[in-house]
Amino acid sequence: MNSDFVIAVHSLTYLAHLEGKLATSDTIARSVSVHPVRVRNVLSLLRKHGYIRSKEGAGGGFTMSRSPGEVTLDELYRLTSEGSVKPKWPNPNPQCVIGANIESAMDGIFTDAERQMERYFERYTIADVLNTVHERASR
Amino acid sequence: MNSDFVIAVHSLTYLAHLEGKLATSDTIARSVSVHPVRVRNVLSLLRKHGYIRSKEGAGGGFTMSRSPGEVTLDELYRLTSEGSVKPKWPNPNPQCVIGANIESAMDGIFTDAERQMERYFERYTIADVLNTVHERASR
DNA sequence: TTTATCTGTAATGAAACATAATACAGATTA
DNA sequence: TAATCTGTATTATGTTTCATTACAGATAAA
Repeated sequence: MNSDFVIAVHSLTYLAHLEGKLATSDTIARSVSVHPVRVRNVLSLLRKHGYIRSKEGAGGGFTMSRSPGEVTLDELYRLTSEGSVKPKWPNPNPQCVIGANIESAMDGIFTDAERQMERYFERYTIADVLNTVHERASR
Repeated sequence: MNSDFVIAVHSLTYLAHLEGKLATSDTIARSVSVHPVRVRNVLSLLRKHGYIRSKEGAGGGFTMSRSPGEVTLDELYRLTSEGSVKPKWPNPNPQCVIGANIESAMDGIFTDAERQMERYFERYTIADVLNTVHERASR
């Protein structure tokens, strides 16, 4: 699994928490503990898909453009990490009965595994994550 | 996901196909298209957990010691790739409400995601994979 | 009993990948 | 006009994965 997924979820949760106020890539990066450029790159992707708006220049930053309750982790997974369930491995030997056919066999299994995981991530929204964070914070 | 999982599945499928005959790490490696030492390392793990038997020396090799229909992919996943669903990422900032609590929140989500994937892999046995391979071979 | 062939495993090297860091153009505000 | 941001390309650095080398120990066959 790509850690961009985690950065995307964290950033959106952060923005949801701010309820419309702008946050700079620097502020978000400090919360996530990664380099600001990396945050900008991930958020750039989210912007292109309409999840956030960005404002350049002094006093600029990022803000959510969708309701946190409507953004599922599934969407973010597909955006950042699609195909990550299936590991990479060399093409097996096509001259061998097993080698020639196991790849497509395993492919089907991995594809279904990923599909199921996506369905699992559909259950969670950014609002859910934010709620969980708040619950844990108030203990 | 660790590609050792794929090597384990491929190797066992190969051995199941041989129905008791010995195969060397070299032969298996040629089918999988990886280095023989890597095959030996993965099979060494499988041996320690009772899935196969190995015989050293000239004329030696590997053979299955369990019925292919009883070995589920789930067991092999856990043996080779447990924990691979959750990506690695730096510890978020503990001074931030979000940073301090999102890790454990996401942790729970990833743990459940993995548990579900394991349950999915329980559906498939090495015999199933071998059958699929044979089906595809006879088209 | 010697030689060839295997496994078992450690250790080193190379390639691939992920991430950080640097740099700078363009936008925006004050 | 200076300061502050995003956007993005490019270049390092670090990490992980994988292949390779090396060699001890086991076994079979000549």
